[in-house]
Formats: sequence, C-alpha cells, structure tokens
Amino acid sequence: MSYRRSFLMEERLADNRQRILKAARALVAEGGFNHASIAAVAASAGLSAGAIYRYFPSKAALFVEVLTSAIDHEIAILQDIAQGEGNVTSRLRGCVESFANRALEGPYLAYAFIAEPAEQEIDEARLLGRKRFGEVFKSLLIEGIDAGEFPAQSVDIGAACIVGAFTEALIRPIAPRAKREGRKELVEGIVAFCLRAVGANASVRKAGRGARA
Amino acid sequence: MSYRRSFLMEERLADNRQRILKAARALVAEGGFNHASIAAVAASAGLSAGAIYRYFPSKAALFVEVLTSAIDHEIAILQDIAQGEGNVTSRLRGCVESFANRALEGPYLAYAFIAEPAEQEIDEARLLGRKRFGEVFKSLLIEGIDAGEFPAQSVDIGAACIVGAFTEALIRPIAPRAKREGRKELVEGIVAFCLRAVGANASVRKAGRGARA
DNA sequence: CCAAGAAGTGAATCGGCATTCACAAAAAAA
DNA sequence: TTTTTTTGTGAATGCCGATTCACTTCTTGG
Repeated sequence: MSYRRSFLMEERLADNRQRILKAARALVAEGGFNHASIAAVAASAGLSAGAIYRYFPSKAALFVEVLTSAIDHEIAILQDIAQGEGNVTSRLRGCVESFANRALEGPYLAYAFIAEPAEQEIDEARLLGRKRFGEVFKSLLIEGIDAGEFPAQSVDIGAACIVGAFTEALIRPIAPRAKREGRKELVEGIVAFCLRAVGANASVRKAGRGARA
Repeated sequence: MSYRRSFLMEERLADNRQRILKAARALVAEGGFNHASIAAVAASAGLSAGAIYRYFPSKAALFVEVLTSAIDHEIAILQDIAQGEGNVTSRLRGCVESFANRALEGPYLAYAFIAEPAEQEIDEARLLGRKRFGEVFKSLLIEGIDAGEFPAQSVDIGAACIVGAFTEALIRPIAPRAKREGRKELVEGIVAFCLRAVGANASVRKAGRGARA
C-alpha cells in the first residue's frame, strides 16, 4: 500500500467539497439555476470543471444536495418553532411568518427553491421538500384540532394548502424582482389567510386584523 | 402576380395549424413537455419537423400558445361561474370545485400546466396564467366583502393564496400518478379550506344562520 | 402545359453544456 | 529520489434536440 490519505489531505478534500456546495448555493442565490453551470461553480470554488466530478457524480446530484441541505435547515427552523412554547395558533403563526420572512430575505434563492424550472431530479427533491414542509404543518394541525383550537378538518389537505398558499403568495413578488415595500403587510396577509383557513380565528381571536383591499 | 392563396388553401393551412396545436396539447397531456419534441409534434400532426416552423417561430412560441389557449378556456369557465347566480360564497365554491375537478380529469395536462418545469418563456406564460386565475378570485373576494359575506381582508394576497392552495393540494396526487379514489374528498377538502380561509363560513352558514353576524 | 411562387421535406447543422479523458501536479510510501 | 496512487486540469467529446436550408412537390394564374 503506497498511498493513504493523510489527515490534512482529508481535510482539504472536505473543505473543497464544502466550497463547491457553497459556491453553487451562492450562484443560485444570485441568478437562479441558469447562472449556475458547472463551469461557473468550479471557477467560483477555485477548481476546474473536471474536479467537480471527483466530489459529485453529476450536476443534478450536486444541486439536489444544495437544495436538500437548504431545506433541511429551513425545516429545522420550522420544527423549532412548531415545537416551541405557546398555543398551537401562535406557533402556526410563527412558522408561516418565519418562513415568509426568510424567503423574502433571499428572494432569488427562495424562487429557485420554490419555483424555478429545473431538471427532473432537482424538481423531485423540491417536491419532497414541499412534502416535508407540509408534514410540519400537518402535525401542527393535528395538535390544534386535538387541543380544540381548530375545528375538525382534513389535515393532509390543509397542510398542502397552507404550503401552497404562502408559497404562491410569496412567489409573485419574488420572481422577477421584489419590491421591498409592503413586506410586512404581505407577511401579515399571508398569516391571516392561513389562520382563518385553519379555523384558528374562530376560537382564538387576537386583535382586529386585516386591512381590506 | 401568379400565386394567391385560394380559399381552400387558406383553409388547409389553418387546419394544419390547428392540428399542430392539437397534437402538441395531446402529447403534453400524455407525457408532459418532455414527450413533446418538435419531431414528435410534427409526426403526430402528419407534417415534417421543418413545416412546424412555417406556423410557429419557435418551439417556445408553439407551447406558449398551447398553454395560453388552454388557460383562456379555463378562465372562461371560471368567469362564467364567478358571474353566475347565487351568493358569492357559493360561486366561489363553484369555481374552486370546477377547477379542481377539471384538473383531476386530465392529470398530466394539469400537472404540465401548473407545475412541470419547462423553459423560461413557457414558465412566464404559466405565471401569467396564475395571475389571471388570481384575478377571478380577487374580484369574487371584493364582491364578497362588499356584500358582507366575507370579512375585510387583503384581496390580492387572498387571491394568490387561494390559487396556491388548491394548486398545491392538487399537484401532490397528480404529479406521479393519481389515485382516483378519494377524489371527492379531496375536492371537498380544498373547497372547505378555501371557504374558511376567506372567512365565508363565519358569516354565511350553509343553511340558516343569518348572514352578517 | 408552363412559369412562378408557396408549402413541405428531412437530413445536416448548430449551440450549449455536462461529462470525460489524456495528461500534469502533488502526496504518500519506499 | 523513485515509484505509486490520488487529485487537479481544461480542452475535447458527446449528446440532444431545436432550427435551418437546399431541395422537392404542390398550387395558382396564365
């Protein structure tokens, strides 16, 4: 045996891998998937195109990992809120608010992750991500119904609808270029919609909300 | 001048154009945009690939037209319901129901039109379609608020959320392969979600209970 | 029937990009 | 240092399907 990876080497490799992922994420964030060709990622990571393939079997795999890890992160945040303090209604509110705010923070990234057309494999990962988001809301719904905060309802459908609702409402302002103005209202509007949809307002009224057109 | 299109010729051309559109629609319906290469469309329309370009400047243009005309049709149906008889709540219900049912009828087509990744131009058309769907709901919301059937709320956001909600709820069962079972429940669930979201149930209970709190 | 112009053909071209590969540089063992 | 193996390079390759184009076939008007 005449070669074994030294510790330092191992570290360097891991670091390269990270740098590739980071570069890919950054490129997507600044210009969507179009912007993120293998060549561009390589350049931005300080490697050659060929080298990428020592770390990822294909472009799709690379971006699936980018997407997935971003979603993991997002899910963790949501879960944290969902399992936190307070009644279900306020936690649900927190989740929607947080997601919306974070999405509006990095518009292009969010667009890419929510809606930008991309190849099949990436899209599958996206679909899966949506399902996972849905699951967070689903358990919140179940809990809320059990606690008597929400009326009985189909939780699977409700969860999907919630994800769809804020996603869609978020995309319009995001897709081309966002206007920063009205952000607070947007988030509030989305939250209000979701809470009403779930039947939360009926039993837990907070304060007069809703601006009218 | 030694050539002028006869009436018959004109008809044939128009017919070809229609056949191309129809073939394209059919191919999308049966296998998504992937399935619908120019070659395939041409073959299915009984023409050569090159001929397509006498009728459409590009593949994108062709499919944008396919998409747009399908959306036009859908919008017309919705508008019909939206401007029909009855109180706003029941018309809203009708719109959502109708859309959902029709989407579940032709799963692949709906998927392609709602969510399948495709090139930029097509996606823009899709986004525009969503906006147009949103507008139908927006005016319904305005009417409902004015009529006192719905509480005050942000109608732009609400409209977007409605579109997003049923769209998302529809896609999950559609995308891979739909189960026919549970369809009625699915549609009912979506409708219920939207009506609650809009605050319809609060003031207009299906039977009895005077409107306007 | 003929000439002129239009429509239709389909194989060749083209463009864009991921992926590969022959080779070079670097690292570990000897 | 030499050998062996791994990592890195970047130009060349491969692929795929839209688009083009030189050519054929059809239509029309004379």
